[in-house]
Amino acid sequence: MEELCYSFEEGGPAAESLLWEPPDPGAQLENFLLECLAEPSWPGPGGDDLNKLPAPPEPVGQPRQRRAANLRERRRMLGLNAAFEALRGRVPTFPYERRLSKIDTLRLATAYIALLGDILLSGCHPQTYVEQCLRSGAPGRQRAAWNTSDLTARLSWVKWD
DNA sequence: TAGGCCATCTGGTCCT
DNA sequence: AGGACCAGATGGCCTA
Repeated sequence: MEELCYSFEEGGPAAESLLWEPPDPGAQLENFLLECLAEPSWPGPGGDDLNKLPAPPEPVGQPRQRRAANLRERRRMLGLNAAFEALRGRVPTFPYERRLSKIDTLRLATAYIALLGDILLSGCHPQTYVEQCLRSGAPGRQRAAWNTSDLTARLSWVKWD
């Protein structure tokens, strides 16, 4: 698990270096499809800057079906990444936080969904419920499924209204 | 420099 | 047959 707790005190990482600007998944997909129609240069695999992901040049002699399958696979993965971006935008994060990895996004989302379910069942105001749980634990439970340090650390930054 | 994360390629499997 | 999905392999980038 990636380091999830960041120090915002003096001496910690600069806030600008932690600030993550979410890309626009729709624009990425559109750019990708436009690039596929053009004949771009290919920087090679690796890296996570999706803006540098034009279609690769077609290797001489590579079967047409294999090229088409590669293209479909890249397009599919772009769709998958767009879904991850959307999910990242829905889970609670610190004001200045690195971009969540895919695995952290899934774990955090799982815990967050469990929390929201508990809040619905409780009928309480979300903030009241969370504060009570953080003080004395979830009512009637040993330990709520969502009560992980990853999520609870971020809950203090959630605006419930 | 090692480890984490990620994009891409590739071959296999399943479905329409 | 062709497309969607999946998992393994590979290599690049970044950070501690």
